[in-house]
Amino acid sequence: MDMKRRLNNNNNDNNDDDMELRRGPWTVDEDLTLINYIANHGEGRWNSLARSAGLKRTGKSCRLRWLNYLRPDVRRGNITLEEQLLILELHASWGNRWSKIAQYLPGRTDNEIKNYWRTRVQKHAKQLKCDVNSKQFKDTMRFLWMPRLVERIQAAAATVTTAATATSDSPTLSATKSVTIINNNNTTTAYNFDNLNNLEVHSGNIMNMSNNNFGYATPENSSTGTSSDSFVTQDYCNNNNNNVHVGNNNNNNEPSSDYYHQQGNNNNQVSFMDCITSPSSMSLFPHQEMDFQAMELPNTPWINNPSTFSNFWNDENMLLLQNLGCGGDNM
DNA sequence: AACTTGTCCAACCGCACTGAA
DNA sequence: CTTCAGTGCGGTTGGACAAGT
Repeated sequence: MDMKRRLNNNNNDNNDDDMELRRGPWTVDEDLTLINYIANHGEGRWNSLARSAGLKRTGKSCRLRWLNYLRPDVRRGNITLEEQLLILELHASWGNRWSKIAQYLPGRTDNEIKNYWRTRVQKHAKQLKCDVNSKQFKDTMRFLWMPRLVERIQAAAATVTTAATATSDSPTLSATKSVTIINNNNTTTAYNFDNLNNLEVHSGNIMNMSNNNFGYATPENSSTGTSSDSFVTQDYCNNNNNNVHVGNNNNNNEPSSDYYHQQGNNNNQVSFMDCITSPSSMSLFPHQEMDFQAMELPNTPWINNPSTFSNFWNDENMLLLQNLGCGGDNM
């Protein structure tokens, strides 16, 4: 590959002027070297790690390679509908804070989410002649895009149910899985998956956080948050209720590291986010896993398929867009 | 078949922040 | 207080590949 050979202007990375640093794509040998070294010595101290491991790479490059690609818990493959929905919601709250958004999509890297946003979302904004940060486009996402995502999730869930029923080894899910989004206007939007994997959407007051909810709060409406990045700090991770929280339970306003661990072990219930994001939990629901992947196949195209995505912007939607002030020349 | 255009995403850069010396 | 190495983050680039002409 004829990768560019840019001069390294970053002082922090010129840790060895005499050693020619490699750039560009990583080789299999380099990957193995890095993996083995981290397996034996752990990660961190990336510059010294790179030297000690004998890698002719900057520490920064090693860190990036590890975090974005080699880490065992990196989840690869298409962004699922649920993840798309979550990305849209979280981006509405935080904007381009990719690393923060990525914290709530286990296995996904900030780079991956960023790429998704740039290649999918911004593209559609461009098609609509909207600025991606404009109120018009945000309204479009909220009133058109996200509801349609929910519809598709619901439709796919129905497919799951049908398919599962048709087989003898249908899953015996009993856990109600839900995501509760706390909006900026002190309301909540709950996406509930019932026992039959039907999805219901409820709007309500911020205080109506119920059991089995997967909740997070935006800084503006978090009663206990202490900074602009704060989350609901009450512990939704009470296993007795199978709650899952993406908010933290500390004062650092960072999510709990165990937020996607299996909840409610006493009855084998698994959180919704486990179902959709945790590779380890995928195996518990093989049917769901299969169908979440199938959502991204051409038979259910939407965002991933530009040719059919255009169908989404039908006359009705375009009329609504115009009413919202988007889709025309009003940038 | 050849060329062009579009999409995806790994990898890079610059900057900001943090903590140790 | 200042300096600096280490780290993390967001923005950008460009190669590989697919789709279209």
